[in-house]
Amino acid sequence: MRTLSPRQKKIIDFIYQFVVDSGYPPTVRDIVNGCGISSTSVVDYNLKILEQAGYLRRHPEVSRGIELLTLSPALRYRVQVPIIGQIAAGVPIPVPAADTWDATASAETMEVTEDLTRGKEGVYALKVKGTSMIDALINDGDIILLQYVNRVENGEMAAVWLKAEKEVTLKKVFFEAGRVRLQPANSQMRPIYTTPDNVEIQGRVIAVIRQMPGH
Amino acid sequence: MRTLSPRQKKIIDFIYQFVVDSGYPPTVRDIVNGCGISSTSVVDYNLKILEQAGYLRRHPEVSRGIELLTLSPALRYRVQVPIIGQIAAGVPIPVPAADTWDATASAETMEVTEDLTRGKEGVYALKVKGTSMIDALINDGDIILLQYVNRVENGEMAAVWLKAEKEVTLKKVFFEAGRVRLQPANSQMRPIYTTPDNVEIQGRVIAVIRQMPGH
DNA sequence: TCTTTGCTCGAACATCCGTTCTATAAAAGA
DNA sequence: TCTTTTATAGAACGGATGTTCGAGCAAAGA
Repeated sequence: MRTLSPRQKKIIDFIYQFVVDSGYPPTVRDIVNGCGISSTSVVDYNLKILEQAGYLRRHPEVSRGIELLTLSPALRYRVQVPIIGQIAAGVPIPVPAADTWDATASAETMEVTEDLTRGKEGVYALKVKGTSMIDALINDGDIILLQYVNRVENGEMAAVWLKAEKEVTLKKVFFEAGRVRLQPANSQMRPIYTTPDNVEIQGRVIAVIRQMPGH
Repeated sequence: MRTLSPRQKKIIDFIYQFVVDSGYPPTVRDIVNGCGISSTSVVDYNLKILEQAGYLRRHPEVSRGIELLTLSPALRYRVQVPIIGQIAAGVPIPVPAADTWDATASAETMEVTEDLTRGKEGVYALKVKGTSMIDALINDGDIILLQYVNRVENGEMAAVWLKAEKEVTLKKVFFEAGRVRLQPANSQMRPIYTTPDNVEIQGRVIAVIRQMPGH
């Protein structure tokens, strides 16, 4: 794929700004005026290229039928994240059941903007019970956004089940030679070392949300 | 104001669904077909009522110029919070200037759902710089949502400027007889006591958002 | 040099679409 | 009963709008 011409970049920027300002997409002639182009056919020509390149979708014969696919976070839709349970020190975190994936089916949901989940699949939320995760700078009542994965990259924050200790903990995980280093988010605290077969990754921590009580 | 007729409810629901599905608003004739109405003038008639009632905004002479103001829960209640600066230990937090209130004017904004701000006015965000607020379970890089107030209720978490120490700190504030108790969020840590004239409330902490670095 | 390709321009066409006008009818008020 | 209000319906006007066509032009390739 070729790189976009300045004119095409300008068209995309204009469409985005127009949608934000107006609440509906521009017409071809709006783009003509907004981008200083002298003919509608030029816009049509470039829109076809942009559609081909995957930047937008056009709906034929439909006025203002331009759908921006690469929207800025400000316009992306929000995500309903199901709060499927709690997370505490001595209990494995609940495994998301198939029916709780549908946010509407879950008892409680949390609504977040998509720039938090960054479009990830399989994101769910847990409510923190107790103060056992203070070393991860996570307090009682905080809400943790997790992605359901079994493996994480080095340095990522994960919900880790320690089999021997029968304990779940939130740490940055580093797989090192023959051992696993679990590093608290609080840099003032010491890491924990354990064996690879003692750790079970239960999810990747996407975000932490702490809401202060009451008005 | 009268209650909406079933037909008007249906029109609003249809417009919402149409926007979600298509990415652009419907035409009057789309509504005619989608709601089983037999004339465009009926739609126009009801749209005028709905605009009068504040449910939507119409842009005259503009095709698909319907802007839904009271969107369904999935699209409603989204707030752009301006990120007006940073918060660090030794620096007073920046005072929101008049021109930064407008989220679009601010350099950087953060989008949150309204259940976080709970409809509060004057909410802005600060990015935490440094690890000086670890005792408040707040880490470097976290984002703090603050409400611009000069006074807080007992027990509320606030951004406090300690004049003598020339330091800003985040603590639960308790006004007691002749003194002020500043209680860290981390219940394992000891409170700080100071005099009332040494504290300056700079804002009420609404929420803390921590986003894990990238994927 | 001739051809091809990428891009732009102006004009025109057929349809789309917001708006308005008139008419009808049921319900409410006087 | 007569009038007003509310709601719906059909039709038409005129401008808006997506699309297409023919043409020009500069750069690249053969």
